[in-house]
Amino acid sequence: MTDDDRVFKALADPTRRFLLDLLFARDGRTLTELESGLEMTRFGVMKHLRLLEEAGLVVTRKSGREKLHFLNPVPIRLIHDRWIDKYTERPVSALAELKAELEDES
Amino acid sequence: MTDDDRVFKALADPTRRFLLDLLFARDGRTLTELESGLEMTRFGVMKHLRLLEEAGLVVTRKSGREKLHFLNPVPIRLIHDRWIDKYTERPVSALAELKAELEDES
DNA sequence: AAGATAGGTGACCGAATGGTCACATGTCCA
DNA sequence: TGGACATGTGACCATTCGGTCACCTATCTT
Repeated sequence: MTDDDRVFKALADPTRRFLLDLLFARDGRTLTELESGLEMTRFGVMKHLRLLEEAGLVVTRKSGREKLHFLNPVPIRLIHDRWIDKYTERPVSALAELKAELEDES
Repeated sequence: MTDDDRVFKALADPTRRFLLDLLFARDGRTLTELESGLEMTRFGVMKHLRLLEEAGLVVTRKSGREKLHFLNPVPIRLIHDRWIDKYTERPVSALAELKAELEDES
């Protein structure tokens, strides 16, 4: 399993993306705290967090009996860089904004 | 199945990412042409291209009996925007470049 | 018209994935 | 010290996914 394979596989599940959303909103949460926002057992959440950590999308730090989780955005940026040319970045970004606005209105 | 779910699922497979790489290098290829670069039957490649198209990562145009495939980078940009804050974008980008350089050297 | 070429459909099978549970370890606090 | 709390492990099962095949339609060329 290559490095980027782990990243893309990790992002393929909606629960794991939601976990990233939670951490994007506020970092440094524990497993129990993250679990409370999901309709799933602790074990399911743990498995998801492990995959995110192995992919490098989440980094952790232990503090006593707690494990704190932090979002690491670098792999996301690398995805972007893989298929978006530096020279065409500006127009693509404009299109992305347009699409986001249209969806907000509807 | 939501829109972004389709995108992330589509990106989860290495063959599909390689197809995007091929189209990023040069657009407008046919199924047969894309198939020739892969060790897989035409049917496998067809399935992958269909998922990429349903995700909006690839757009197509028919020309006679041929179907031409083009890369659409907009969904990629939206992934980026989801977890990378506009205000912290610059430092993250710098880190991403550093990581890419380090991997080139090793 | 007829063969060759490009693409398409539905069924099928082995492998990987998402989720749960019984059970276990380490840490905090009364 | 003992119980409550936070996290961890391995086995297990249903579902999804990647890939192939038999068979089919549409277009081009001579």
